[in-house]
Amino acid sequence: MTTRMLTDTAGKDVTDMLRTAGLRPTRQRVSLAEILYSKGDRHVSAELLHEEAVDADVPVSLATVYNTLHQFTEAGLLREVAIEGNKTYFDTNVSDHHHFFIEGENRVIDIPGEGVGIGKLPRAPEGMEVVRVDVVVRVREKQ
Amino acid sequence: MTTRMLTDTAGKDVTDMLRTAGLRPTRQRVSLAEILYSKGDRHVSAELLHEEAVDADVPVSLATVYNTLHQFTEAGLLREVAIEGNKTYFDTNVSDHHHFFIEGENRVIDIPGEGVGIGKLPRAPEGMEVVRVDVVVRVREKQ
DNA sequence: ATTTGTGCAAATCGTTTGCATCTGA
DNA sequence: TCAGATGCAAACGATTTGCACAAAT
Repeated sequence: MTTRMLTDTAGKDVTDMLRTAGLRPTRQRVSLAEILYSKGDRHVSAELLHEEAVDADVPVSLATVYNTLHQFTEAGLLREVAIEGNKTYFDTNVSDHHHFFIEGENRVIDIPGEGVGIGKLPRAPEGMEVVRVDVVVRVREKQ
Repeated sequence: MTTRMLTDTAGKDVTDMLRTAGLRPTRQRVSLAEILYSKGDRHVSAELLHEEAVDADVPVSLATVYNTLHQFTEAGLLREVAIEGNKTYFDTNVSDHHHFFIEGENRVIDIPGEGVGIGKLPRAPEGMEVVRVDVVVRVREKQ
C-alpha cells in the first residue's frame, strides 16, 4: 500500500531528524513533525497545529504543542516569524528568506528565492553584531 | 523659570497636536503625549508608558493608556512596531525608517536616516499591493 | 531504572470590554 | 448640556507552569 509506505518513510525521516536534533522521537513529536513537514513550507500557530493534530487522530494536548514548537525552534527545525499581532507563528522554512504579510487576513507567505535584495545595511551599534535581517513586505488586497 | 516655561510650551504644542489630530486634549491625553514626545524618538509599551505616567504623578489607568495609544496610532501620531514577542511596542517616530532589535534586551532602536537600502523587491502577489516594507536588523551583544 | 516527555488544569500575562461616573467644549 | 473620556473590575485569548502519570532509552 502506497499510503503505508509513505507513512513509514515519513516516520523514519522524521525520527532521524529528531534524533539528529537531539530530541527523543516520542509519538507526539513524530506526529507533529510529520504534520509540519509533509506539506512543504508552512506557517503555523500553536492553535492551528493542535487542530490539525486532533483532526489527524493524533491526540496531543495544546501544552505539548507549545512545548514541541519551542523545542523544535531551539533545535533549529523551525523559525519564529516576527509579525505584529498577538499570536506567534512558526515557519517550517528555516533557510534565509523573507516574508509577505497580508494585512487583514493575518497571513504570512514566503517570498520566494532571492526576491529581496538588501542594498545598504547600517553598521550595528557599538559592541553589537548582526544576527539576522528580517524583511516583511506588508501587502493588502488591491483596492 | 526655565522649567515652567518648557512645561507650558510643551503643553501648548501637545494640545495643538491633539486638536489637529481631531482628539480632544484631555488631561490624560495631554500628559501622555508630553511623556511620549518630550524625549525624542521612543519605543514604548503600554506598561512602560503607564509606569512613567504614574511616576510623573499623572494618575491614569492602564485601560486609558491602551485606548490612548491606539487612538494616537489611528491619528498617525504613533506607529506600531512589529517585533516578535507578546508585547506591542509603539514608536513615536512615524517617518519612514527601520529598526534594530536587540536580542536578549528586547529593545528597539531606530536605524538612523537612510541607513537601510532595499535593492530588490519582489512583486506583490496577484491582486495585492505593497503597503510598507519593514526591515528589522536583529543584533546581539558581540561575543 | 532512570530520565525525559506528556496531559491536565490552574495560573499568568498582555490586552480588551462593559458600564457607571466624570469632564471638556 | 452632553457627546465623548475615563476608571475600574471583570472578561479574554494566548501562552506557561506545576505536578502526577506515562513512555523512551
